[in-house]
Amino acid sequence: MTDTEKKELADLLFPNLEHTVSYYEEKYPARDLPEGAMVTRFGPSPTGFVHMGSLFGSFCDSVFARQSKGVFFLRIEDTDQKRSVENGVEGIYHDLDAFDIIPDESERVGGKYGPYIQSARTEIYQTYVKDLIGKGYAYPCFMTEEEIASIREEQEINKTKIGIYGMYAVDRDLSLEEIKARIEKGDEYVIRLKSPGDSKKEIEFVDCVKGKIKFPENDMDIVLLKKDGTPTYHFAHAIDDHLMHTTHVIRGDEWVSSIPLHVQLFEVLGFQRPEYVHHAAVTKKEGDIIRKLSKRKDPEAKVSYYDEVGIPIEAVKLYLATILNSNFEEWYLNNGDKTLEDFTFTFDKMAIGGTLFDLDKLNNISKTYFAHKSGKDVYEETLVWAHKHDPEYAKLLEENKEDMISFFSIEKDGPRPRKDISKYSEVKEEFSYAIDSQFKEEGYAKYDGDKTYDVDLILDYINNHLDLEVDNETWFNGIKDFASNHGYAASPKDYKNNPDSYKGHVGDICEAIRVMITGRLKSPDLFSIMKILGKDRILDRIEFYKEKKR
RNA sequence: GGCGAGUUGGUGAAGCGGCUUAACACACUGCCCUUUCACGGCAGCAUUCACGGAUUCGAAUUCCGUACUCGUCACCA
Repeated sequence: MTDTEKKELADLLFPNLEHTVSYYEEKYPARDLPEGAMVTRFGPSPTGFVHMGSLFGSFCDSVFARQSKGVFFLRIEDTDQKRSVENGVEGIYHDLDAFDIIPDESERVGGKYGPYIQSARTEIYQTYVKDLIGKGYAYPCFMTEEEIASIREEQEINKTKIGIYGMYAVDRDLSLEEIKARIEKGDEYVIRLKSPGDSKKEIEFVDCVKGKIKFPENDMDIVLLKKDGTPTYHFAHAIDDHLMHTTHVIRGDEWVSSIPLHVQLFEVLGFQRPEYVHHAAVTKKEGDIIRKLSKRKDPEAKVSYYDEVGIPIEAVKLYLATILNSNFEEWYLNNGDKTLEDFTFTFDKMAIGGTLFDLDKLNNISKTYFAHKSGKDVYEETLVWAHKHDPEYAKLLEENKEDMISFFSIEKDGPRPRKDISKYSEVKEEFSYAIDSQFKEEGYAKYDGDKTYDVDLILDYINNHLDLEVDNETWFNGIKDFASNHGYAASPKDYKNNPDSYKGHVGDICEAIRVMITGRLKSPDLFSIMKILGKDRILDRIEFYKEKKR
């Protein structure tokens, strides 16, 4: 085909395009950003809710853009109608909001490089395809699905590479007359790339995390525009990321095999190629099998899971940060006063292989998160969570606000705060002794020992010896005195050395009190609990114990 | 099957030719501290880096081969 024929073909196929390539090039000029600023994007298709894997991706996007003073934008990739799900776009915004991963530009907040939804960019794609046809880099292909399937079969039998390329790309050199005739006949067609590649040649490519990779050149005539005129992912990627001036394409490593294609696309289109950052998939071990986290099988793959079970978003982000950069965890441990925002993430500390999703570790991170929160913060955050997931408990929390804050504050001061809960949902059970009604209702169900305690002795102590106004040390000395006056050793060591000369030791007395007023063998600092409860409620609970255990 | 990547303990991993008889963290176990629990401290948990060969005075680290795992090969992204 001559150059004029190519032009004629282009006009024939796309007669009604309003603009030309240069119009768009001018409309979307280079971004005015400081040196080194990264422009990243998250490009989900609206298939429903965000998957942990994509959340991880968008987290990377936002982190790298933010720390380089660049731009992070959201582009909805909805070129495939079949994949779209009702409210899918809403779901994406919702989950991103929940994690406080907020794009600088999107269909919702706007931006100069929109539209940020691919279904609204059809004209743009077609304009560029038309240009490509005019230059002889693309052509209409009339092959039917059946024809393609039979080629595939043949290729499988011959054990040759599968796809439309070389001799299999039968429509690649159709004459203008033939094309015209088939269009007149009403034959449907797609637009394919006329690949200039040679699979015997090698290209070398440098990925930001995987490093150097060698590939054969692409020689596949992949489709650019589908029968319905919408672009394939590959083509849309090239056009959009060029026009939106993405500097770093951060995506899952299931895309690395498309690199030769993408490199070629940028070349053919005359675009400057962005950097690629292919991150490993978030995986899960099931028995001996390691697989990608699955939305269907794994509850933790759904972003909404964390809200449901009550793991704080911040904790999840901290966990994402630890899998994003292998050196983050140690840094964070050694810089207790710093936040995630203070850390500088790098590509070379990203995992190359898959990252196993470790719920144990997440739990631990979450525990530490709670430990560092003040009692007041724990109260407020738990209340918010309870309002949503356990309204009855929310009511209890509100009715007992002052007490609850005090209980949540026990052993929270000092450099090594108490660690006990990892989820909002655990608070109710963990602090069941804090609320009178809950305590009564529970009875002594949480007590798993079989001892009976000397109620009169404890009553004597509470009534005649307990002073709630002193500090912890004074109190403890007091209870030690009480112990030795009643035949108990003042310290467990004394008891251990001479078990026969004592009835027991202070610990036993503390244990008795603990069981009577909290209903369990394990609790935070006893004296702090007694102080919050006050003498009347302590006596009340001992009476309750008496009744229950009689 | 072609192409590409990966393979270090129960788990996540550090490691980039000698400082590694393999960091750190999670989990687990034991001890210590201690009124219980938690916290914290100490110790244990890979004599060895999938396997085989090569290069080197020296390899978890470089090269080659084998095995296994994963990804991809759509008018899906």
